[in-house]
Amino acid sequence: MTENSLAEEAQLTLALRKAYLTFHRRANAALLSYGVTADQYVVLSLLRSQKGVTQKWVVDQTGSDPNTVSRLVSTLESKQLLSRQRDPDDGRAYVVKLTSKGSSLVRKTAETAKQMQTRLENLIPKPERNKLLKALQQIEQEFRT
Amino acid sequence: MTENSLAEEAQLTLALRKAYLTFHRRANAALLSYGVTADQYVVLSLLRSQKGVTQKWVVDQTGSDPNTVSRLVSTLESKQLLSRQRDPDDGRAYVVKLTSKGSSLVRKTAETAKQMQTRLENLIPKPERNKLLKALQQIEQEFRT
DNA sequence: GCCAATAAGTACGCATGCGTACTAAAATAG
DNA sequence: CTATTTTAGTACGCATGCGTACTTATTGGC
Repeated sequence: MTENSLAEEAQLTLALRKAYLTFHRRANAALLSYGVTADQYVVLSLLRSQKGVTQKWVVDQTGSDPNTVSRLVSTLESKQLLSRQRDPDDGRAYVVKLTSKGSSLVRKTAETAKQMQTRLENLIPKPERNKLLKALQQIEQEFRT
Repeated sequence: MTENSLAEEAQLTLALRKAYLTFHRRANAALLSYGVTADQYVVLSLLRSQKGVTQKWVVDQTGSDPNTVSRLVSTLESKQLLSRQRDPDDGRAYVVKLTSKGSSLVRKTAETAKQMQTRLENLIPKPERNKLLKALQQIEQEFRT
């Protein structure tokens, strides 16, 4: 087909890259008016319906590294969207949870975020969608340290 | 299933995020010893088998924004991995192409990069793989400005 | 109980993502 | 042909990604 076998193999990785970057850019734009970035929203929305979790848990859920989560949590704390206190069961860890202000923001942004997600889901019909989800999860599994 | 419908809808976006970040992290680590980042490699590999393209073309291919490509190209130029000169047909544009040093580096890294890509591809059997590719391309299409 | 190995989190530095605002050149309307 | 609009690329600033090196607390081997 193409004159370039390397490019053909790169298709999937390039497509993954472009899909993520493009979606992320849009998500950022959509959330901008609420005063949070897409990445900040990811953290906040994960804390929804959690009574209190460690940063390590956030690291696992988001796929970011501990450093990034540390900075993100710090930012969100200074915005008073979440609170952080030492884990009584583990002196190294912190327990983070949404403040009322944080919960409120998540509720307010829920509609916007849901629209983005629904728009993404509607691109792929139901049975295929599950396969896409599985494939992405496999990729994460495979390359996780 | 879960007590949280929002989390369920977020699954796909979270999976996309984690798949990309995790793969990207690994790719970076694999290319580190060659002195280039994964993103730098993406640009260089795209220039392979191109006689000369504009930065706009690189923007379209990578999914990054013009700003990022500008900086990336500048970095690669200072590393003498690519050359940049004004497009004779368009005084606004630049024509970028690999230098011999750049071509050499792409050749040297080809094996490593290919291994990463093959490892990704092997996760998903052939017919499913094409659907995954299509789905990712659809996502990019849908959210592209 | 003690000590080495692990684990949670942070500080720092550099690369990238990208919005905004800008310059200069090309395309288009009239 | 001129004026407006669009387009290629850049400068700047801030948020994120993440490797490395570090501190402090926990765990596991003995």
